[in-house]
This record gives sequence, C-alpha cells and structure tokens, in this order.
Amino acid sequence: MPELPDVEGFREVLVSCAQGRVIRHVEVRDAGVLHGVSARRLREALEGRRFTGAERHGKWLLARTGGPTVALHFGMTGLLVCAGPDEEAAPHDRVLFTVGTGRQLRYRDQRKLQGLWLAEDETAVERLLARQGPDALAVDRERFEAALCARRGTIKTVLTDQSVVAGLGNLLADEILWRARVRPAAHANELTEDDRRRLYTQMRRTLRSAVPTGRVPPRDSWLTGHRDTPSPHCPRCGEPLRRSRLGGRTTVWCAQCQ
DNA sequence: CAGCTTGTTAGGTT
DNA sequence: TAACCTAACAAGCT
Repeated sequence: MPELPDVEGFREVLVSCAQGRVIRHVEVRDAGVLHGVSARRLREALEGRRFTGAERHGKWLLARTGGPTVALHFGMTGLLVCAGPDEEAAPHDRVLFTVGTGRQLRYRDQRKLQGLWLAEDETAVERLLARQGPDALAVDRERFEAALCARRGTIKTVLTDQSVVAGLGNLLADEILWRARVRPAAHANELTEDDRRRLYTQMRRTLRSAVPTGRVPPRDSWLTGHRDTPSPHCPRCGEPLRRSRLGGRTTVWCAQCQ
C-alpha cells in the first residue's frame, strides 16, 4: 500500500495530530517494529520532547523533535493514525505516542516488514537515507532522464528502484508506464528521448493527482482501478490487460496501448 | 495445504 | 560493477 502518496498522507497525519505538541508517553506494544533501538531508549529519547516537524523522502517519513529524529517506513501494510487516548488500540497498533492533551499518534502495521528507527543525529539520518535516490516529486527532468539513460534493466524495475528515484512502488510504476505508453519490459537505456519525456511528465501528473487522495486511487479511468478485477480490460482501448512478472512483482499492462 | 500480496534487502549467479 | 533472481522477513487472505 504505502507509496509516495500514502506516505505524504501519513506526513499530514503526523503534522495535524502531533506537530508542536509535547510527547507525554511512548508505548511500545510490539518491539518487533523497532530497529536498532530498544523500547526503553525510544521512550527515554522522546518523552518530554515535542514533535517539531515532519519530512518525507520517498517512502520514508522523518519525525523531527529538535533532538533525535524518528524515521518511519511503512513496508507494505503500515500506516499512521490519529486517535483519542481512550480509543481502544487496534490489534496491529505497534507503537503509541500520546501527545499534548488528548491525542495519540499510532504506528499501525499488520506485517512488520519495516518499522521505526531512532536517528540520534543528522549523520544517522543520512545513513538511513544513504541509498535513496532523489524524491520522485522533487527530481527535475534532467536528472530523471539522465538516471534512466544510465540503467540497462527493464524500465519497470528501474522505476521501482528506490536508489534511482525514491517513492514509486509497484502500482505507481504500472500506472505511470501505462499513461506514458511505455512497455514495462522495455530496457531503460533503449527508450527514446520522447519516451523519457513522457515518463517524467506522467510521473508528475500521476503523483500530483494521487497525493491529495493519500493513495493511488483505484479510479475507473486509471489502470489501478482495473488491476484487481477478474478479467481486467484497458480503460483506454478496451483490450484485455496483460499480467506478467518483472523484478519479482506482478506487472499489469496493455499490449495495445503500450 | 499452496499460492498470493502495494516493500526492502542479503546473497548468489550471470 | 551491474543486473538479475530468489529467499527471507510477517501476517494475513483465497
């Protein structure tokens, strides 16, 4: 689930729920989501501080406190919710931050594929993000196109490689390729200049319209609205959609349009 | 029980 | 080096 638009939504949850508020209590209900930090150290580092700001890079979310920074990654099933402190925790609420008076920010994750890190200083933040390419919403056309030229793998794999451009996942990559009319199995370094142009333009357009929704919206006019239907057809030309496997992920595309 | 899932990464091979 | 594949991680669902 969580790709760039989802994580941007979680950033907004963090801001509206917790920004500027004092962290009164940190409750780790499942330490299995903590990486490189104990529940005890997390509490000790955060309780009494404030959440001062929230930044997103790709699929990473950084919660600033003026001291250590909490880095969150949501894997496939993670999310951030704001609740009242008396609301019963959901079964997969793993870490609860009670902030200000009467609010609780909750890291919820069914599968625990990623989780929370505590970066003690800016160097530690940089280490966590060291392998991330430029954010998909911030990268300029020139850098994006140059990155594609430098890669020989299939364009689908390249788009979802976080070290090339950060924030695109399986659904977004398929959606962008379909809109740009590029075959997912095409090799990145064999694309025409025009292909690269369209990919950049459609990446921007797709992200801009997905971000306010907080996810890749399964609209009828989008490819994403059809990938889970029993016998999906292309919403643009009506051809049956193809389903194949690239880079170990299910890839949905239209042989007619792409 | 087998197979599937929107993410990442280590390890092995090409 | 780069690219590619698989397994592994965890916890569901069909």
